[in-house]
Amino acid sequence: MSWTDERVELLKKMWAEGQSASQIAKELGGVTRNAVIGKVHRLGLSNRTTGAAPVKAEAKEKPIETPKPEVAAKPKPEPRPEPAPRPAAEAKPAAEPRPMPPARKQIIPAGQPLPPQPSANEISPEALAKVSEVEKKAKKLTLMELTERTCKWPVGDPATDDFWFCGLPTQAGKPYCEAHVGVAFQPMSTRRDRRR
DNA sequence: CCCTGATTCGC
DNA sequence: GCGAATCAGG
Repeated sequence: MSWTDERVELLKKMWAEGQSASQIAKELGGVTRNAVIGKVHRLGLSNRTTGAAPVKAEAKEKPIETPKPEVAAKPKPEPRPEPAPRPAAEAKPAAEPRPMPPARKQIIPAGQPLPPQPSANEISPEALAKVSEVEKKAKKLTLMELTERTCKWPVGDPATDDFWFCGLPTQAGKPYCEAHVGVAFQPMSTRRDRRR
């Protein structure tokens, strides 16, 4: 595979979106993340992230430095021509405040809230808020891009174009990332006040 | 161990 | 220019 214009474009796009090199590599196919990173550097679009601290300190072997007894008034260690750090895509109000994981449609006809249920389901508002927030940082992977350790929480409508999986790293052998685990499993709680 | 990006250097 | 190997973290 070679870096055709299209491939480079996709690379730029995804990189700008904050996708990781490995994800971009998978998407492109035929290249490794190293190739992607290499290309990114060659293209000159490397450092992302607003407050990137370029001062990495390179203690390489440099017994002799460029003998340039010139210029030393203003080193200017802060060269950041990056005015817009986050494009922020589009502002989606909140079409689906509750994704509901393994899809549990309301079995209840209507009218009743749904309190008389053994599976007391009251997800803390915190957890929900966390999920909403995490969705912004989600990797938005496609079905094929999911791995054993990427969050498999679905977002959006599968029948729509904007359907994707969270993709953030799973917390620990679980199928979801931390935030989504929070709302996915929580059956054994809530009714803590047994014996009453 | 999983993952990141950064750099080097032979091709 | 390319990218595997390597490095340096999280």
